Amino acid sequence: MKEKATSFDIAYMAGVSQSTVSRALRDSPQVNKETREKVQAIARQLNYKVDKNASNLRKQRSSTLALLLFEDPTTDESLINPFFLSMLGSITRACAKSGQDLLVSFQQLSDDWHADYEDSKKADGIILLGYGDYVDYEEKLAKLLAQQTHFVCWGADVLGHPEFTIRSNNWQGGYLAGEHLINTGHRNFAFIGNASEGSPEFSARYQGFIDALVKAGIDATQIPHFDAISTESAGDLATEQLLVSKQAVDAIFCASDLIAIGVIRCLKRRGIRVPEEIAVMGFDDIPAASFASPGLSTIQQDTSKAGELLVNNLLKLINNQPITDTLIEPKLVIRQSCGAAVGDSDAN
Amino acid sequence: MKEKATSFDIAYMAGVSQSTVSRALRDSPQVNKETREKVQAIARQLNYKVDKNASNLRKQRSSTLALLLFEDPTTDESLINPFFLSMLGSITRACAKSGQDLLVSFQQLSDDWHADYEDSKKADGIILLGYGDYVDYEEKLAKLLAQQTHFVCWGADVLGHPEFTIRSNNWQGGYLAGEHLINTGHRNFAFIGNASEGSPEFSARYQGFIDALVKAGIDATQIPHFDAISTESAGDLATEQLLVSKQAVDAIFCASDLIAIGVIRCLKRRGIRVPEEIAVMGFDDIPAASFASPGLSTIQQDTSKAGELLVNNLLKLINNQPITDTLIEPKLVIRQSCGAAVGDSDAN
DNA sequence: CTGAAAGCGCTTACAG
DNA sequence: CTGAAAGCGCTTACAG
Repeated sequence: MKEKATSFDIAYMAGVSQSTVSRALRDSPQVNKETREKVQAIARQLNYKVDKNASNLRKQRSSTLALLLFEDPTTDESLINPFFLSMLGSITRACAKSGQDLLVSFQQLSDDWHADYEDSKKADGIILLGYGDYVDYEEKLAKLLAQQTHFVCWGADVLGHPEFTIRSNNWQGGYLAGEHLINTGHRNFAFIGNASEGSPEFSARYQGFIDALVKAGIDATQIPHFDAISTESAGDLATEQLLVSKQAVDAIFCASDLIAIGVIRCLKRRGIRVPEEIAVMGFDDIPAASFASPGLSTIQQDTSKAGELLVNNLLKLINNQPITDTLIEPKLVIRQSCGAAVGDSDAN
Repeated sequence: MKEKATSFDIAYMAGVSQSTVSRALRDSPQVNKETREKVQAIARQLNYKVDKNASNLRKQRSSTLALLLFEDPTTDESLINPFFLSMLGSITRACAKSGQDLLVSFQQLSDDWHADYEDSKKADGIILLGYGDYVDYEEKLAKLLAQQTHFVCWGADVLGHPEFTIRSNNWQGGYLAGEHLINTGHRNFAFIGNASEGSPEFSARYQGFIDALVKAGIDATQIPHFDAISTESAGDLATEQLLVSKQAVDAIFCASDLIAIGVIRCLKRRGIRVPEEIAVMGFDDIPAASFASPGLSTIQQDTSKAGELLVNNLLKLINNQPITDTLIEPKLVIRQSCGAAVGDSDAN
């Protein structure tokens, strides 16, 4: 029993041809019920499993999706952004649900990954996940496009192919954040996070935020803005800069929860009370947001839906089906870091 | 250029046989340098990639490892234990380093996963990761054993095959925790976490802890002990029970960080100051441990080393090499949740 | 409903 | 150093 059984072994035992075994195992309706059951029984008994390599080779299909996670090279080697970790979880679940296997790989932006997975037939398509400066991506995405690789990505713009991108309605999220900060009685705002063109997601959050302020009649031309990549320490550092600048601020909207946690840490260290003196609002709703003290009010991105959309849309791409749904609506999550609402209402 | 090139296309273009192409592409030394370079140049130009399905089928090797993550069915669907998430990260990295692909899958303990990945030739071996009640595993592990599947697992005992398991020295970790709690001036201890035989890891931590107390001359027969699975809410609940029991306690050792975070939350809600009135010690050193307030002192498990060991040992198993190294030494991480050390020393 | 045959794209003895 | 050939274990027209 050391040797694995093949479909020929089963055919021999069942007294049928190997092609019939193959059909029976795939529940083909053109196989006699009796024959099918006999074959399947023997297969079970022999603990037979179809050789994926052989069947993939023959079918020219792998039923496998590849997930490429880009790490911001600036962050700590060992830490993965918790938001992506949670995406990973939902993608894995979505794959299982659609009968796909999932190949996972981390990549530095510098790696030469383009066109590896699908070209080597290891996967039928690729899911790209990554924060950071999207400008660096463009070249790689263009190559994938040129090679007609099937792929979808989170957040990043694919020129000429908006349907390849799945993302949260970041503008809407920023808007909700602005509203909440206003509803909790704040008037002097700051924004922490990169809002350059290299960070389209953060920019959209910023814009939504500003638009909410403007809508409320606040002069948004003077909002202090400090850059930070999505890490605790960047948020901490940016807050130091903000404090040094001596601007009157009673509320900070952060482009991500990780930044917000760093902001809170800095504020606490400086003896500034959150939310009494300065309110802090995050974005993402990572698990740590609820562990933070005070609990971080934030904008939740529905990672579970995101994972499903990523997987399902990629599958549609592979099967030449049209893609329609690519936007995910964010949700306001109110905890303690922005203080009590004065006439606030939960979105949705 | 829609059709993918095969080794025959390259052979034709290079004016050599297909076998020579195959050899040249794998840097075989028996191929003339000139020929090899010509072939490789053409392959690059055509963006050729070896078809993994074909080569795996022929070689009967997939260069792929499968990671099976068991979820405790009792915990929230959408959340994965952050400790395992960090393991996932280091395993992925270790795989990349050894040129292996990684197939990731979540499993409920109830799923019928045994023998799927290797039998279907999708992976050469399996890495099992999971907390929870190991008694439930036994049957499955026995089956894997019977089918001669290559596998390693984290923490769980494999009867008769200790070399299949990689784990932290949990006893040592518990001992370090006990020492630290004593060194920070505490005398009345409690333990929160399952320490039954179904949780060998937690049990070992508990035992190390008790041994440290005994060593310090403390009567450890009366240590209150409350069960909790590894979640925040279980820790919170167990703390309520502890408080209701009215036992005099000034330090709680928790079997995991997640439990500890729940304990701290409960204590805070009850107006009990940490660490002034009750010190709290965790185990794992998940990212949230440093986000907690106060910062959680804990026992760090070296996930990066764990991931490497898991991957490397599995590879050894696959290649019939002996396995020697399976234990990982834990490390004390001092933050604020146990108060100031009076003559404490960092382990290692 | 079933079988014989071709072929997916490689790797690797075997022969030269 | 190179080539012709076999074969890994399937799936799927094709024929009956």
